[in-house]
Amino acid sequence: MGKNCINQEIIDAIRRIPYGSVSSYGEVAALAGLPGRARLVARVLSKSEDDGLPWHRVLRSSGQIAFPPGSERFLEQARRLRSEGLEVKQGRVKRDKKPLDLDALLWAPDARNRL
DNA sequence: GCGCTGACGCGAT
DNA sequence: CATCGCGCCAGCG
Repeated sequence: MGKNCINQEIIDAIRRIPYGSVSSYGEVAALAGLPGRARLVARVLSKSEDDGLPWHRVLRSSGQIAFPPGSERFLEQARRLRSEGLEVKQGRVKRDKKPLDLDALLWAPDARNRL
């Protein structure tokens, strides 16, 4: 039973990543109460079905997409990220440089903290 | 049980 | 920036 609980915690953490923002495997693990277990997050993600799960918002701590460049999944992830207004260059998500506007305030990951 | 394999991460070199 | 080593860990021969 415990295993499924943990998987659910991870899935929930991923669901909480706001539209237009990204997180990392390690960060998701920490948010799920599993510090140091980024690999587990990767595992869980690889098996989960994508029924509305924003899996594309999870990147490596470097900001790189974790799939082999050019692969089918890599392209799909880049496509989804861009559809959320993020800039993806060389397989890496660049931080949004847009000046603060209502949109940013409403959707930015750390809007509260940046004010 | 043992070694290998990942959608990983981080500090050191 | 590129590599290495080590930590982490659930499967699958």
